[in-house]
This record gives sequence, structure tokens and C-alpha cells, in this order.
Amino acid sequence: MENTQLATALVRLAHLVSRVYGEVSKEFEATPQQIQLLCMTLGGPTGMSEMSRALGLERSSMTGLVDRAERRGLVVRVRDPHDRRACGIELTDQGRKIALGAHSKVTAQVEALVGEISADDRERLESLVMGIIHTPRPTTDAPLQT
Amino acid sequence: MENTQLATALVRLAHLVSRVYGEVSKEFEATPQQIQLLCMTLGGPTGMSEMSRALGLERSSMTGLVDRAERRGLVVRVRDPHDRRACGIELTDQGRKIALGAHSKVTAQVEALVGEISADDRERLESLVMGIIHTPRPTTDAPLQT
DNA sequence: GTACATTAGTTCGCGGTGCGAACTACCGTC
DNA sequence: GACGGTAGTTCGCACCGCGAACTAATGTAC
Repeated sequence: MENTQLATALVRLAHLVSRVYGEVSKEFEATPQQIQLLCMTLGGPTGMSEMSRALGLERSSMTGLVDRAERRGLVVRVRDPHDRRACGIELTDQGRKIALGAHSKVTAQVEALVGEISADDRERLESLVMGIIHTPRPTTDAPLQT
Repeated sequence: MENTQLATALVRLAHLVSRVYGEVSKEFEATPQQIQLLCMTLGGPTGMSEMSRALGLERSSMTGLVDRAERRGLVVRVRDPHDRRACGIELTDQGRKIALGAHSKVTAQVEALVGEISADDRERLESLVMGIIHTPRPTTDAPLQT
């Protein structure tokens, strides 16, 4: 039987990263999903459909998430000049501030999770994980930004 | 400035693992949190407090999660013979069946995420990730089972 | 140009989820 | 026995995600 310890370890690691999101979002009086949305929007206005694919959400869930973020003054919907059906999601000043701050915190705390490892180990780990996340997959999952 | 690519890569990996949970839980007509609860309970009856710590949830959230799982016939609450305040959570036959099935599926799909890597790389990755998850932390986070 | 298929996003109903305050029952310590 | 602490629950609230059904708009074939 194949060794399943790697899979179990990756699940636990994922859980630790989730907890980082939980803690950081509390600091910014937001929810993990809101922080995820804001960080993803740092790269510039993005369409609802593209974001829902990237986040693995149904379109209706995306609508709700953006509604709540908009209601808090963190994002605004902007018209797509080329497609009247579509709209882009853009950060407000407050949203951008929170996105940048949360991004830094999440990064710092995930780095803290990794802890003190040698430069060789670090490079190897990064290379292996990058290999995993960049492997093409059948389902559409656009690269997720933090 | 320190390289943040590792942190970003780990966040993306965590997201991929979350999506695995999402997909597997749909197959078993459950939610990711319910699957997480059931898998954790495979190791035998566990107290609410211990589980809430392991899952990073408030006690009231644990109560709700167990309520819903119990209502679905997946777990039962059992009295603690030594402490009338406490109760243990135990899997029903149906719950155990789902837990075992989901655990296999999650493991297989996380393995599929990892993909084809050399035995050396695989061993190295496992070692590095195990190092991360077993590093002691200030907050109590009991080891999480899948 | 028109008809049809498809896409983008929204609305609605539903159930699940998580938090925190406040509470009760119980245990441990002095 | 009194008191502090623990285990778990209740309650109110807001957030979250899904899927069916819908409208508006775009793209494609004829």
C-alpha cells in the first residue's frame, strides 16, 4: 500500500494555513473569504466569472461575497466597456489598504509556519510546491493570488 | 526584501487542498466541515473541547457542527463516565462508512495533486512538510487527523 | 438581419457555518 | 462549603455556499 503520510501532512498544512487566514482576517475585522477576495483583486479589476472560477465558487456565491464586500466599502463594481453583461471588481482605497496589510500579515505568518529551515531546504520546498500548484489540471482553476 | 514566493505557493496549495475537500464532500452529500469532523473522529471518541481546539473553532460552533452531524445520523454524543460535564463524540456505522470513504478519496486526490514526482522529491517534500506541521506552536492546535 | 445558443450576473430559498455573550452543570482546589 | 475554572449549550446575529430560475447581453450560424 502506498504511503499516505504525504497526503495527510499536506492536509494538516492546509489547515494551518487556513487558521492563519482566520487569525489575520480577525485583525482586519473581516472574514477569511473577504480577505481572499481583496487579495485577489490587488492585481487589478477582475470579472465576476473569472473570480468565481479562481475561488471555486458558484456565480451566485460570488455575487453574495462581492455584495457584502461592497456594502462594507471595500470594493466597487465597475462596468465593462466592451461587454454590458459583465462588470469588474475594483478595490476602494480602504479595500486596498486592508488587502495590502492582510497580504503582508498572511505572508509573514505563513513564513513563520515554515520556521527556521536551511536555505537549501527552503529552495527545495518552494520548488516542489511550485511544481504542484503549476501542474495543469482538468478543472479550470485560475492562479490564485494572496 | 525576503522572498515571499514560498508563502504564496503554500497559500495556493492550501486552496487546492480545500477544493479537494469541497469536491469529496459533495460526493458524500456532506459539507467539508462535516467530513473534517468525521475523519477526526475515526481515531475514537473525542471530547468537544479537544475537537474544537483541534479544529480552531469556538465551543459554540463545535456544538452546532456536532448537532448537524448528529441530526444526520453520522455521530452520537456519549457520556463521559468520569466527567458529567463532558461528552465524547462517536461515529455511527453510517458516519464511519462515510469517514473511511472520504478519507480514502481525499488522500487519493491530494496524492493526485502532488502528481508524478521522483521518490527522492517525494521523500524530501514529506520530510519538509512534516517538519512544519510538527513544529510546536504557542496556540494549542492538537494534531489534526484527516 | 434574425434566430438561437451561450454567457454574465442576479434573485431567491434554503441550509450550513462561525462568533461571542450569557448561561447552567459540574469539577478541582483550598 | 466556597470559589474559580471547565464543558458544553442557547441565542442572536451575520456570513457563506449552492442550485434553480431568471434577465440582459453577446456570439454564432444561417
